[in-house]
Amino acid sequence: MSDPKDYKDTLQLPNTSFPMKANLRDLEPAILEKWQKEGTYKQMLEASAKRGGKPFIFHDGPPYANGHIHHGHILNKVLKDIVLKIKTMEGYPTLFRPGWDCHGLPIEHAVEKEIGREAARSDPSGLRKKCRTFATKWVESQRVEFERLGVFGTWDNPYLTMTHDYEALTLREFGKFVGSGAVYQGHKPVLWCHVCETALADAEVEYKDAASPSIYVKFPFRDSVGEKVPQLAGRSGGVVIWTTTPWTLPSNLAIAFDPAATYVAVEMDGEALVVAADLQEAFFNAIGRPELGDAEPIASFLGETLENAACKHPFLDRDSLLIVGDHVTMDAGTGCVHTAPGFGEDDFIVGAKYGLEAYAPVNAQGRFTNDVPQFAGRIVFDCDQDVVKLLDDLGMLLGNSKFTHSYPHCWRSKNPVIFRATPQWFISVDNAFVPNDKPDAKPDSLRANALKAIEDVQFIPTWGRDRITGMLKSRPDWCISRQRHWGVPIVAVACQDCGNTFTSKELIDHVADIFELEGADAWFDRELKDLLPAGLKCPTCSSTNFDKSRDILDVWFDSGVSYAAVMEAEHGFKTKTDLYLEGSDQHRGWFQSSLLASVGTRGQAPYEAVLTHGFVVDGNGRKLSKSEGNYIDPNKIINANGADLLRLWTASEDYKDDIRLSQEILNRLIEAYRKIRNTFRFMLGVIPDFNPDTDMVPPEKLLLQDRWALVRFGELVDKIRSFYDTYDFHAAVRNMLDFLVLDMSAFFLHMSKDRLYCAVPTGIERRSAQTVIWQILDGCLRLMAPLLSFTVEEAWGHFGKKADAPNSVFLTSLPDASDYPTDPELMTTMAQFFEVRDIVLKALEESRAAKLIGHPLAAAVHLQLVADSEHQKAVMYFGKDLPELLAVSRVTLENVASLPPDTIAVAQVTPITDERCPRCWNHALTIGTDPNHPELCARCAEAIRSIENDP
RNA sequence: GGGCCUGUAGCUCAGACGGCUAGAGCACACGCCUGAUAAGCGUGGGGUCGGCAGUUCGAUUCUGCCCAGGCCCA
Repeated sequence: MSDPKDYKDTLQLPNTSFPMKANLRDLEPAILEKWQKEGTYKQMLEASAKRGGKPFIFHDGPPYANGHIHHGHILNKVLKDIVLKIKTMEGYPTLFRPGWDCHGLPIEHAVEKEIGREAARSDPSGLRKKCRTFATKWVESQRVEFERLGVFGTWDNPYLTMTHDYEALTLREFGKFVGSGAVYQGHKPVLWCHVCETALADAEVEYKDAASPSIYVKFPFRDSVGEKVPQLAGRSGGVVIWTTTPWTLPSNLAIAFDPAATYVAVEMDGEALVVAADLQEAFFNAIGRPELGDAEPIASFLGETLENAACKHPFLDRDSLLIVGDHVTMDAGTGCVHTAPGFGEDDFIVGAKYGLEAYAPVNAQGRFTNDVPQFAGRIVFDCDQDVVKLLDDLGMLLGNSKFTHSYPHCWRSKNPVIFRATPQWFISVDNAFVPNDKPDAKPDSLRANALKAIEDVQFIPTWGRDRITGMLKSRPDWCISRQRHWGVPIVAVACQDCGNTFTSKELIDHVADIFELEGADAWFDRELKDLLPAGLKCPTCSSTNFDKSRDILDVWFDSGVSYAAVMEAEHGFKTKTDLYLEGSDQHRGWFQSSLLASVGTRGQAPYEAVLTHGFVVDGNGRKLSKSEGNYIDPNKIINANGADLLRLWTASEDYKDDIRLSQEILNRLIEAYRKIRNTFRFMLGVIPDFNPDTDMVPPEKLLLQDRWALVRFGELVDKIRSFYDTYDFHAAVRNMLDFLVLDMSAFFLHMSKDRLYCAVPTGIERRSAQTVIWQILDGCLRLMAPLLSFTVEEAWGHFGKKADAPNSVFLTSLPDASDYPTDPELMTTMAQFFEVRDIVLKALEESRAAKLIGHPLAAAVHLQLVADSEHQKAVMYFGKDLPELLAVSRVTLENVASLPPDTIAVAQVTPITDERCPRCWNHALTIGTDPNHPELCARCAEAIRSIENDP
């Protein structure tokens, strides 16, 4: 028995089937298959429901079904998955029904590219069918990609905004707005291509450099100017504007000033010219009169002074109102902005404040209408030079040059586009009305009601409220119509006899019934007469001859009513969702469209709480882009390291800010992952013979150091559970990692090895350690399951569970702090002991550096402590276990009267030259005390005997 | 240009009613171990707390401006 190798066989060395190398690429799909086959998510919900908690109502914001998923999707869905797993394992069953946004321009765009513009135009029904096929393909693709991440949900029953029932409901919700009087028809400038004769979305526009005329135009004063600015009373002259689109001048209705900026009137050739003070020099340079650049002004006044005065239009017989607006900048021009509300977004918005109409005397072909007799019938761009000439002839032109700038062009025809006011449908945010489903409410505006509803919503982080509030306060009416095909039609008809376009809730509800059965395709596929309720008459002229309206609803309306289509359908009418969780861009998007849709019809917010996360950026905080080369393909990460690495990434970073992704970050996470995995593996390895149903040591009989570990873990559980409550996952990960690295790996597990390997296998010393390791591992796995789902499920399969434990970790509950003992006195004492331990470790290191010792078991430590000091008591508290706690062979104590200032203890290390026990490698003083095993220490001799008796 | 947000060691994060030598884990260096081994343990170096002003006895922490970056608008 003298060969040490023989003794190795008598040790209880780590032994587990849980592999060190993860191989997640192959393993994760197998686990996924198991979850699918066993219906783990469904079982999880049932197990959770049995615990009796109230369901947590959670709603998936639908991604757009037109491409592979990217990091933003991953971040979002994994966060949602973490939430749903935590809530469900806390006993609040969380139904997660994933959804997709299926209608809309990008899909229509893609299909149109495929089939050609003419085919798309001539056959809207065919186009829609192809769009449906396209969306279906991507839904399926994304479904697979999302599931691969380990995200739980009813993937076999998602909601799609293009299903018949969803389309019917979308229309009905729109009908409620119509019924309450919130919907009106108006005009709005949209990007328009006169060659394609169609409105364009922002995405259909490309910017190219173009040379435009750059002209300065004088608008002569009316008397009202002199009334506002006495120095100008009775003077000739005018306000000077600058424009690069002379053809819009016939549509000029106003001139806008910056209310807070200083303007000056400067005399030139006997006339007073008004420009912004900051631009005086630039203006006079531009028109070739630099000597006036610093001329003393006749008058100086704030922009707001001129509000509501007027100038004369330079060549038409009407006035141009002087107004103020925040959009006026001093970048270029004169600070006096030519305003044509029919031809510009800013112009329209500021014009609306002054009751100016969106005057756009231009037809679909881009030609002036008869409203502008000078240019009627001509393409607007061709009139630029004539406008300039006319101005010149009239003496209104002050400067004329060429100006090259970035100008929007149509992506298809490549022609420059114009803004053009066209008829659109709007939901008013300022007109007071009563929500359809809350008839007893006081009439108020949608804006006011939405702002009020937001007050009761919890925002995580809290500044989300400020952000959405700011947007709500400044947003214009909701333009809900699009001149497109792939969407839910705005069910309305145009009277053939009087031209009146109208709709009503009754008409809409009638058509919605048809949609329920046939989908919105019915509007495109069927004759109008088959779609209308019997006896429909034009409210204006009582005619019964109608044409279909061809507009569709803004897709934001589709997804905005998902709370009704999905959550109310599932949980009952007027249910509020507990949590919406999306990227911070959704303050303008889904958070807001959902809010407006819900407040406008139900008079309440659709959600109790809104959680937002930032965007995924690269290691330098810059946005990811494939062309910049800083994009890491998520599939490569999954194939190389597993989806769990991406889950760990999601959970580790603070999503409140933008979250970074780089190879270095991934490398660090791989290290962290390995540490977690190895620690779990070690814990699994030292309890293979431990049966939790029969071998558990009761808490009061645990060794002190074991009891400490269990109490410590209880504290961790408490911390992590409260971090989960506040959705601070990264703090949970940090604490878990610190616990595993410091408390477990470096200290507790390290020092427990001697007992675990060498002690009597079934003795109290070993069982005590195994009891807490089992409990801590059990708790760690349950705590980490929502985060590292695959790895934990894998480990759970290798874990010696209780007989009645479920075979999936997701059917268990999260551990609770109350499951573990507390012991403040022990914790304080241990904290003091750790301070002494640090001193010992430092002394050991010095001895090692001096080549006095190698392995710490070859060292004896002599400790000097001040008698009756706290630290002396703490050390004494652990008594005979000190060598184990310090992982050395021998410890001797000496009480001294005093030590140098700020010194807790002094440690002296001496090498031990005596024989060491060949089994446990301790230089124990008890070697040879057992006559049957003279070379062994007493503890090992006993262990051998026990093994021989009970092999 | 505007609204909201962010900027602490190479990486991910703590922290501070304003006040001792600003912390942790990982990474790195050095060493130990070879009975967690494509592991484990120890020790150590490393930060002008984005920059500049201001308030204050004292600011990384408060205020202002600037720079860099993100989202949404214009």
